[in-house]
Amino acid sequence: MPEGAPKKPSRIQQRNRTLILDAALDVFSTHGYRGATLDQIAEAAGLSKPNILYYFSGKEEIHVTLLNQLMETWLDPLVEMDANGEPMEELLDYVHRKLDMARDLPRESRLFAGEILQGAPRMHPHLEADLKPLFDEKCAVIQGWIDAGKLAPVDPRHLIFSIWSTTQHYADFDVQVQVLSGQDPIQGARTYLDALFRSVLSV
Amino acid sequence: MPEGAPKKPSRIQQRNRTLILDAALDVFSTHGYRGATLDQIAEAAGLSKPNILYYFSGKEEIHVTLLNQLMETWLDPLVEMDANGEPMEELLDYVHRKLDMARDLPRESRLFAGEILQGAPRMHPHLEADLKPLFDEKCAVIQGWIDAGKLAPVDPRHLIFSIWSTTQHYADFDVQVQVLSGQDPIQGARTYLDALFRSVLSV
DNA sequence: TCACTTTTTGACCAATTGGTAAAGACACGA
DNA sequence: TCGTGTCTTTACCAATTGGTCAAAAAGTGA
Repeated sequence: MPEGAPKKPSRIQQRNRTLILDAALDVFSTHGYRGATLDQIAEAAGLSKPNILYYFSGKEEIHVTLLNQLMETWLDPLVEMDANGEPMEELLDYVHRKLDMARDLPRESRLFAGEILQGAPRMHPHLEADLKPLFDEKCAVIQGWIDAGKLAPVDPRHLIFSIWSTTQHYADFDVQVQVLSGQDPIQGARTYLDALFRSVLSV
Repeated sequence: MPEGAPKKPSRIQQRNRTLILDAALDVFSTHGYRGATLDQIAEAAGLSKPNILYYFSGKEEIHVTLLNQLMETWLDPLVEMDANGEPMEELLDYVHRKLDMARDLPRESRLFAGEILQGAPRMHPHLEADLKPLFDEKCAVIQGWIDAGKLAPVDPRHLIFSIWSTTQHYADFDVQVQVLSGQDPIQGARTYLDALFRSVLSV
C-alpha cells in the first residue's frame, strides 16, 4: 500500500462533498463568510451538521475550498485571450465570456465579490500568486497590440478593470439591475458593452 | 411644550451618535451586517456596548440609520446632472464626481455594495422609492440628448450602469486594484474613464 | 452470514452575540 | 449646594454558533 496515497474517495464521499459545496456556495454568496452558518449549509445540503463536519474539518475549510475552485474558473476567460489572435476580436470575445459568466455563474461572482469587498482575508495570497502574474502578462500582450498600432492607446490595466467591473456588475448588483431595468438585461448589456469597448479601442 | 417635538439632542448626544455611526460605518463596511458585532462597534467608538444601546435601539437601527444617510449621499451626484447643460460635459462631470466619491468615501461605497450584494434586504424599499424614480428621470434626460443628436445612440440604462460599476470598482475592489496596479490608481482611472466614455458618447 | 469500515446521528459544550436591568456617575440649572 | 434628569457602567441573560464525541446505522467484501 503506497504510503502517501489518499485512497480515492467513495461514491458517497464524492456526492456529499459536491452537495455540501453547492449548498455552501448558495449560503456564502448570499450572506458572506461570517453571515453564513453551518446549520444553514447543512439544511441546504440536506445533511446534518455533524455530517458536514465529517467531510470538512470546519467552516473555514469549506470556504477556502470554494475559493480555490473559484480562482480557476475565474482566471479561465482571461487565460484564453490569445496573443496571436486579432486584437479587437480577442478583447471583445473576452468581454463576452465575462458577461456569459455573470449570467451563468452569478453565485460564484458574488462569492468572489464578497471576499474582495471584505479585504480578501482568505484570498490575498491567491491574488498575488495566481492573478497578478496572469494580469501582468495579459497587460503586456495588450500593450504590445497598442504599440503595434492595432488598438487605440489606453492603459491596459484600467481597460481590464473596466471589463471586469462592467460585466460582473450584472451578477453582483443583480437586485439593483432588476429593480431599475426589468428582467433579462444581459442582452442589452451585450450590445452596449460591445459598442463601449469597440469605440474606445478603435484606432 | 409641543407634544410631538423630540427635544433637540444635547451636545453629548450629538457627539456620541456621530462617534457610533462612524465606528459602525467602519465595521459594517468591512465585515457586512452579520459579520459586524456590537462589541466591535463599541470598541471602535470608544464606548461600552450598553452605552451604544443607550443611543440606538439595536444593531439593526444603526445599520438602517447608516443606509438612510448613505442614500442621500449616493443619489447626489446623479441629481446634479443638469438636463439643460451641455450633454457630454454633464456626463463626464458625473463620471468624475462618482470617481471622486470612490476615492473619498470608500467605506460608504463598500457598505452600499455589500448591501446590494446580499440582495438589499434592508434597502430594497429605498431602491424602489428613491433610486428608481431618479434613475428613470435621468435616463429620459439622456435619451432626450440622444434624440437631439447630441450624443451617440446608446441605451441610457446600461450607460449609467457602466458609469456606476467602473467608478465604484476602485472603492469596492480596492484590495485587488492595489495588488494589481500599485497605489494611487485614481489618476490613471480618471484619464482612462474619460477616454472610455467620451469615445462611446461622441456622435 | 459475519467481521470490518465508512457514514450518520443525537446529545452535548464552550464561546460569542445581541440585548437587559439596575445601580452608579455626571452635568447643570435653581 | 442640592436635586433632577442625562449619561455610563457592571453584572447578567438567553439564544445562537462552531465544533466534539461516542454510539448507532449502513455499507462492503469474503
